[in-house]
Order: sequence, then structure tokens, then C-alpha cells
Amino acid sequence: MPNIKQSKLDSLLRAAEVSCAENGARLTQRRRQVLSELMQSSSPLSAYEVLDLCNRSTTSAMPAMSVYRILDFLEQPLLVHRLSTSNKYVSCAHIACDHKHFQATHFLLCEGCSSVEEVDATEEASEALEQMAKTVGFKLTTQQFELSGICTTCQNSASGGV
Amino acid sequence: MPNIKQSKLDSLLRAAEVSCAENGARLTQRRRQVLSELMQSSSPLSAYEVLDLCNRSTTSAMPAMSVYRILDFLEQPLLVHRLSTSNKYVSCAHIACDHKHFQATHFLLCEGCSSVEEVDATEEASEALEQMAKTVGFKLTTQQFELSGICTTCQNSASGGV
DNA sequence: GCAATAAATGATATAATGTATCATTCTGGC
DNA sequence: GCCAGAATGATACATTATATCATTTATTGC
Repeated sequence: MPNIKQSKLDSLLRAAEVSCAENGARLTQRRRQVLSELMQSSSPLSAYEVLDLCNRSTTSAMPAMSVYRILDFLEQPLLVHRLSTSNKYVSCAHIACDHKHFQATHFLLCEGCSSVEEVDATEEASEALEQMAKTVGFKLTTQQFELSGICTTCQNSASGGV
Repeated sequence: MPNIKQSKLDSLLRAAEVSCAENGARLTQRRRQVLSELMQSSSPLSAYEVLDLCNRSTTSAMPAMSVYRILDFLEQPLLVHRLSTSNKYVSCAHIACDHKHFQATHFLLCEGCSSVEEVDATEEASEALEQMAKTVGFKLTTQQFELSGICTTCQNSASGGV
């Protein structure tokens, strides 16, 4: 189910390459392959799902180890995000644009179609949560939430998506 | 590291028993054992950690399967909560009191000592998050967050706990 | 260009986690 | 006591993740 055009994919990968270069890292063939699969997926993928997709589209089999290593690597320059509630991965929504991850990033997970929407934390939300933590003396260090819900598309289609 | 008194533990377990009875369920020996380990732990435990603790304190070995089943069971009457970011479990903070889970429940995880604080969502936080989702057309269905931070105790001890 | 070095990947084994399935035991109602 | 359903035991296995060392690929200094 390729949900993006080839041209779009290419430009995303080029942007990712640049992003890596800026950090003194390289977007190797394997890394590009992993990232590409995530970019083409309409929903988060587990490490082994990525592995299967990679091995389907290539002759040389990739070991599971490599996928884990590569996913770890891709997290650093924020090319992919890891969803901790499901142990799955999504490619960052801001690879091609000049968006910076200043705010905390939240993820809206659609229960209908499994799609993911990446959004910046609003000032209000961050503050409200900080305040909440403060009432019991907690000082927050990180914020990344994964909120379950129903996306617009699935709300409109009574069936609930697919 | 038993962080609660025996008398406290007993009264908690009694309350859990009542809670089960009200739901037409039973707090069997095994379930009580699992719940008891969680109650005595100062930090969340994985299924296998619970298993090890149970098998350390008893002669008859419990199979892993049972632990998973029992944890699933204990989630229903909200005697334990499952932390999805870490796949661990904590006993509910409100077993003995008459607190109802009307609001969403959030968990504050201390990075210093791994302790967990269970708090009710504030009106402001819930609203701010709902609003945030709304801007991209999402309708939230569930809310349960696991926020990382530093607890009061660890803030005061420069070392950072332990 | 080429050796030396470091980075990345391959390959294998194994640990850790979670589930499926069927047998057995326990429990409460009759 | 007997029976139906709930709970647990036991075994096997699927899935997920990591450790370790060998090999290949890139980079740097010469």
C-alpha cells in the first residue's frame, strides 16, 4: 500500500541524506532502505515488520540485528520516532521541511486505520501537564505522548476505516 | 525492599478482596500473591519480574502463563495498572480508599528512583490535550500518560536517588 | 593510490518476552 | 457427591531483542 509518490519519496530521502551529512553521519544503503520502508508505510511498523519489508524488496537478506541498529541510528537525527506504547516506529513528519523539534512531540494514533499524526505540543497542554506534575512535587523532564483516538477520515466513514 | 508495613499490606489485600467480590470475581491465592508482590514493590514490575518474585517466595513454581493471565485479570477491576511505555505493572494507588477512576489516570515516573506516582488528570490538562487533537481533526478516545520526571525526594538528594 | 583505522554490516547464537493449547484441579450450586 | 464453569498447570512455541565476533565498507593520512 504505497501511500506516497515516488517523487515525494525521493525528495524525502534526499532531505534525510542532507540531514545526516549535517550531523557528520551517513545515510547508507541499508539505512536508506529502512527509512524508505517507514516513509512508505501508512502506519507504524515494528522492527520485524521493517525487516520483512526490506527482505521482500531485496535479494540479500538483512539480519534482525541490523534493523535494530539502524532504527537506533535513525532516531538520533530524528528521522524516525519510536512509539513506546507499541514498540513501533514511524518516520518523522518533518524531514523535508525546516521544522525544528523545539516543542515536545505528540502522536495521535487512529484506532480505525492505525495512521499516525505527529503534532507539536501546545503551550497550554505542556503547561497544564507541568502544573499537574507540580502538585505532587514532580519536575518533568520529557514529554512525548501517544494519544489514541479516531482520525477525521475514520470519523466520517461510519465503518471505521481500514 | 519492602516499602510497606505488613498491616498496611493486609488491609490493602482485604480491600482488593472486597473489590473483587463486588464484581463477582474471586481474589484467589495466586492472584493475591501476584497483587501482593506488586503492592510491596516500590517500582513497576515486568511480568517476569513478578514471576521471579512469586517463585522466590513459594515452593510451587508458577508458570509464566499464569502471571500474564493474572495480570490481565487484575487490570479489569483496576487493582493494577499497566504502564504501556515500559510494559510493566503497578498496583493501583486507590485500592483501599473510595476513589473512583472518573478522570483519566496519569503516571509520573521518577527517573531517579523508578518510583511511580498515580495522579488524576486535571480538567485543564485533559481539555488542552483534547483541543490539541482537535486541531488536526482527531477525537480522543483514551487518555493515559506516562510522564518522566524527577520526584521530590530525588530532587532533594543531589545524587539522584537510589 | 594504498595501507591503517574506524564505521557499518553480516552472521550466529541466545536471552527475554509473550501466546496457544490442552490437561488438570478447584469451586460453588444442585 | 456430582456437575459445569472457572482457574491454574504444563508444555510447546512464536515473537522480540540483544550479545558477540567476523567481515566488509568507507575514511584518513601518507
